Parts: sequence; structure tokens; C-alpha cells
Amino acid sequence: MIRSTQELLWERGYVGTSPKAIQLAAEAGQGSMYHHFSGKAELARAAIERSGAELRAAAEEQFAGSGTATERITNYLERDREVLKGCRMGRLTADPDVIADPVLRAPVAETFAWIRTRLAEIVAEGKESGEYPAGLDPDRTAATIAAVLQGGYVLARADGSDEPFELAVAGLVDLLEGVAS
Amino acid sequence: MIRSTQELLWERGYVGTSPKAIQLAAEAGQGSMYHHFSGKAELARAAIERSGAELRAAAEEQFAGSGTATERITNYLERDREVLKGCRMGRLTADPDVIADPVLRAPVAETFAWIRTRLAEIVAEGKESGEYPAGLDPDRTAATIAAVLQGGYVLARADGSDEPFELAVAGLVDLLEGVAS
DNA sequence: GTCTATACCGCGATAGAC
DNA sequence: GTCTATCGCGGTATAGAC
Repeated sequence: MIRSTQELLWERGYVGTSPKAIQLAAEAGQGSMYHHFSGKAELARAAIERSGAELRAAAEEQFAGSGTATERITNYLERDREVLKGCRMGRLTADPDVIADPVLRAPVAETFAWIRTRLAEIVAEGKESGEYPAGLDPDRTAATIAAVLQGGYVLARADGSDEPFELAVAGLVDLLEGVAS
Repeated sequence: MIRSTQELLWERGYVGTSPKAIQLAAEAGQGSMYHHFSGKAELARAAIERSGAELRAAAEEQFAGSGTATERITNYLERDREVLKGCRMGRLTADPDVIADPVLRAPVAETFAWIRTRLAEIVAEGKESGEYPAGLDPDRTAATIAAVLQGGYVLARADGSDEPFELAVAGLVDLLEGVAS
């Protein structure tokens, strides 16, 4: 059921996902669902936390790889993604009910905080190795990288095509390589 | 009523906005609404188109200003924004019903296409003036700039604070200034 | 043009049987 | 633990009076 909820939250968001739809997707009965979870909110909480953990694990695969900072960041950016489906986490920030509920927003906030922190660490490593100029701000750069990804999804979904996402990522890589020595 | 719909679409999205809520906000009766509009979808269409026009007009204020390319882009990026409310247009890309309906998606697609085109023109001007290196790709760079804005909103809403948005914008400006001569 | 009444459906949850 | 029945509410739209 949690897995079905993750999928539905991704596709339809919190407001657009009904308990009944979850039960259908999970082939679970109504009584079963309300026995294991107090309601929609708790189920969503479990699903969001699981998605966050999966997302971090997937990102760490690229972050922890070998190569220069730019290479690892590029690997992360250019990883295979279902661009037109958007980001499971980023999508939830459009949901007022998620943003308004501290319990639901917390795992979203933590996931992005973690990603920005990891990216900042990698940028800092790039500075130490002399790859990036000493003046480059890791926290700013990390936020920019994370934003390009999230914004790339938005532009792609608006356009109905992967192209804007690819362009945005390529443009960012150009800029990163431009400031690298 | 269109104005009320714009506001509700911004706050709650398409799925989260009901005809009844629009009527309440606009202090209009039910019969009145269904007399002037065939239903929720047509009303949304009018609202989205109007928001698109307003967004383009607001952006053009910075785009058409004086100064170098980087200055005009920076003015655009650092314009006063209600960051935590998110982008009226970008928000709609999370709405499956909007993305699935060509009539509703079209004005969203056009708005972002216009913004990317204008940004690419400005980047191209920066190349001609010698501000940017000849190797810089205007389309890529434009997509990156637009993505940072949209992604900045996402990160800010996840964080519950303007900070990630400000960081992402500052990081992008750093990179742009870094590649500028 | 705008009003009220009505309809039908699905949401989100609860109750109590098994 | 899971099932079915039921509930109250609001979404979205139509009907027909004024």
C-alpha cells in the first residue's frame, strides 16, 4: 500500500490522491487500510518518507562515485530520469496541504536539505582540489544545482518534452566547466 | 471571477480549486458563473492565459531595461517575488489535469517558451557585446536561468523559507559573472 | 443575466459483523 | 485483520424560475 501511495502521490499529488484510489491500486480493502493506518495523512507520511530515503540513496550513488567534482555533479545531473513525470519530492511542494502540515512537509524539507548539503560538500572538495576557484560559494552553488534539476522538471512538463530539462542541465554544466580551471 | 480564479489556481492548483470556492471569492452566484463560462475548465483557461500575459509583461520590464546582459538577467532574477507562494505558472505543471489537457497546458507552455526565448536573446546580445564568451550557448543558458527560478521556488517551499531561493539565484549570478569577461 | 433547487458522484472516515 | 454498510460533506453541473 505504501508503494501504491508513493506512485499515486507522484502522479496526482496529495490532494489528487484518494484513499479509494490507493486501495484499488494496492488491491487492498477499505477496512484493511484503516486498520493499518489512521487515514490518508499517515499513509502519505509513510510514503513520502520512503520516497525521500530512496531518492537520497539514488543520489548518493552518483555523489559517492569517483571522478572530479564536476564529473560527479554531471553524473548526478545526467542520470537517467523520467523527466516528464517530474520529481516525486519536488512535486509535493506544489501541494498546499503538504506544505501546510509540518508532519508531511518535514520529510520533503529534509530530503532537499540533505541533497543541498551533499552537493555543497562536493563543491567544497572541488575547491580544495583546486578544480574550482577559492571564491566559489559551496552553499550557493549547491542550491543552484538542485534548483536547475527541479526547475528543469517544471520546464519539461510545461513543454511536454524532455528538451528544456536537457538544455537547462547542459547549460549548468557549461557554466560549471566555465568557472573550473 | 477570472481574477479570483487566478488567485485560487495559484494557491490551490487546478485540482484543489472548486467552482464553489471561485464563486465565494468572487462574490458571484452559481448561475452567474455558469452563464458566462461553460465550466471550471474554461474559467481556468481564461485565468491561466491572463496570468501568462501578466507574467510576460512583468518579465519584460526587466528584460527591456538598460544595462549589460548580466545586469538585466540579475534584475530579473532578483526582482521582488513572493517566493513562498511559488510561481503561478510553474505550479500548474504539477497538476496532472492541466498537463493532460492541451487547452490548459498550451498557455503554460507558451509562457515558458517566451521567457526562454527572451532570455536567449539577451544572452546572445551579451555575446555580441563581448560580455560573454563566443562559446556560450544562448538556448542552454536561457533554460538554465529559467530553471533556477522555478527550482528556487520549489526548494524554498520545501524549506519553508526564502533562503534556498536566494542562494540558488546568487549562485547562478556568481556563475554568470564567472564566465563573463 | 442571475437566482434557487436539485442531482449525482466521489471523498474521507466510522461502525460493526465476521 | 478484513469485509460490507453507512454517513456527512463537498465537488461539478443542470434545470427552471424570475
